Amino acid sequence: MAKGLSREGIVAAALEVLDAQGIDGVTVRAVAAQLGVKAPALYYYVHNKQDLLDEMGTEIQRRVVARLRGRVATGDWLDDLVAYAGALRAVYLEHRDGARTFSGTLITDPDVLKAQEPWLRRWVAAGVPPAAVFDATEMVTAFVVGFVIEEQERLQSSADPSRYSPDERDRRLGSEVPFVSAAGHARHDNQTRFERQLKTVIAGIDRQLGS
Amino acid sequence: MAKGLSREGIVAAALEVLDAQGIDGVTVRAVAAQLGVKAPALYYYVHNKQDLLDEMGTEIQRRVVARLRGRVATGDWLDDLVAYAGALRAVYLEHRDGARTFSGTLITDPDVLKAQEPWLRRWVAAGVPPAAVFDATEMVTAFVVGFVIEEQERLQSSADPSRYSPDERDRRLGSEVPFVSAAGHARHDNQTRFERQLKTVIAGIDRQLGS
DNA sequence: CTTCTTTTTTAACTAAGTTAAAAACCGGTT
DNA sequence: AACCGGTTTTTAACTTAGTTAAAAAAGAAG
Repeated sequence: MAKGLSREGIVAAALEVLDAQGIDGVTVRAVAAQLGVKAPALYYYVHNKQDLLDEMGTEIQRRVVARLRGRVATGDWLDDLVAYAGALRAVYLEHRDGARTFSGTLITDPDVLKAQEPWLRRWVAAGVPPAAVFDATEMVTAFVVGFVIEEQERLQSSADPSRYSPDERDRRLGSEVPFVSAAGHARHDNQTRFERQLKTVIAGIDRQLGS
Repeated sequence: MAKGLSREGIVAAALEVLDAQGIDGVTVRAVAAQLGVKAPALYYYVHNKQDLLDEMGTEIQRRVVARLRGRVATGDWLDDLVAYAGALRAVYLEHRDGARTFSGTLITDPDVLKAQEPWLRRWVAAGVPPAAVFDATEMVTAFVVGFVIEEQERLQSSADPSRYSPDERDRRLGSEVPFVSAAGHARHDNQTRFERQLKTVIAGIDRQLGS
C-alpha cells in the first residue's frame, strides 16, 4: 500500500499486524511500516493508540453483525442466539488474541447497537419478556468471551510448549491427581466442545423460560 | 516497606499498584517505588515483567482456592459450582481489570490444580460422569470470566463517563431503537444479575444431566 | 578487619507513544 | 510556468518503560 492513507486503511493494517505478530506486535511504528509510512503519519488520522484500538474493536463488531446479516431465521429465537454465539466466536478466532483484545468493547458503536434492534424486536414480539432477552444475550456473550479467551490462550501457547501442553502439565502435577490430569486430556475438538457447551447454556435459558 | 525484598512482597506490591493505578500503571518502576527501591532491584527476584504478571495471576488463583477451602459442602455438586463461580468473581472484583488481566491464566500452578482434585473426586463419586464435570467447570469459568470482564469494563469507565453511561449512550443511539435502549437501562444490580444468570447456566447443566 | 556472597543502585541502551516543526505534495490561480 | 494555500508526511526529538551490566553497598563468616 503506497500513500493515500485513511482511517480504514490504518485499521486494516493494524489487524494484519495483529494477526502476524500478536497484540504485542501492534505498535504504531509497525502499523505504519505495514503501510509504507513513518509512524507520526498515522496521528493525522488517529488521535492516539487507544483510538486505533477502539476503532479496531468497532471493526470487529461490524464483522459480527455482517456475519449475521443475510442469515435466514428459523423463527426460533434460541436458534438466533446460537447463530450469534457462533458468529462472535468465529470473528474472535480470526485474529490472534481476538477475544482478549476485543471483549468488553462490544457496546460502543451506535450502528452496531442499532443492528441488534430487529432481533430484539422479533424476540419480544414472539412473546419473550424483554428482561429475559437481555439476560440471554448477556449470558451468551459472556460465555463466548470466556470460552474463546481460554481457547486462544491455549492456541498461542503452542508456540511456548512448556505451558499448557498436557504432557508437560502431567509431569508437574505428579500422579496423585487422576481426575485433574484426565481433565487436561479430555479437551478434544474445540468446535465440538463449543457447540456442546453452548447447547447447555441455551438449555438453561430455555428452561428458565419455562418452556 | 523498607528493604528485605522477596518475590511475595513484590507480587503484593504489584497488586497494590494494580488496584491504585489500573493495569497500565503496573510498571516495574512503579512497583519498585511502592517498595521504596529502584527498578532493577526487582530483577534479582523476578526474571522479567511477564514473570511478575504470571506470579500475580498465580496469587489470584491461590486466593480463589483459599476462599473455597473451609466452606461446608452441601453435598450437591451444583452448589459447589455456584460457590466456585462466586469465589472466582469475588477475587476478580478485588482488583482493577482483574478478570481481563488474570483470565486464561487459571491453569498453571500445580498446587492450585491439585486443589481441584477433591472436588472432582467428590463429584465423580456422586455419580456424575467425568466428562460432564469437566464441561461444567469450564462453562462456569467461561461465564464468570466473560461476565466480570464486562462488569469491570463498565465500572472503570465511570471515570470516563462519555462511554457506557446510559444517557450518553441514548443520545448517540437516537430514539428509533427502544429495545436496545431499554437494554442499556435494565442493568440494575450486578450481584443480583450475576446470581440470576449463573442460576440459568447451572440450570442448563442440571438439565443436560437429565435430572 | 578482611573476604566472599548477596542484594541494591547507577548508568545506560533500546523500543515505543507522542508532539512540534519542517518538508513535501497537490490543486487551483495568475 | 511559477506561485499559493491547504493537506499530508517526514524529521527530529522528548518521555516513559523494560531491561542489562557493572559498580557500590550491605551482610555474614572466618
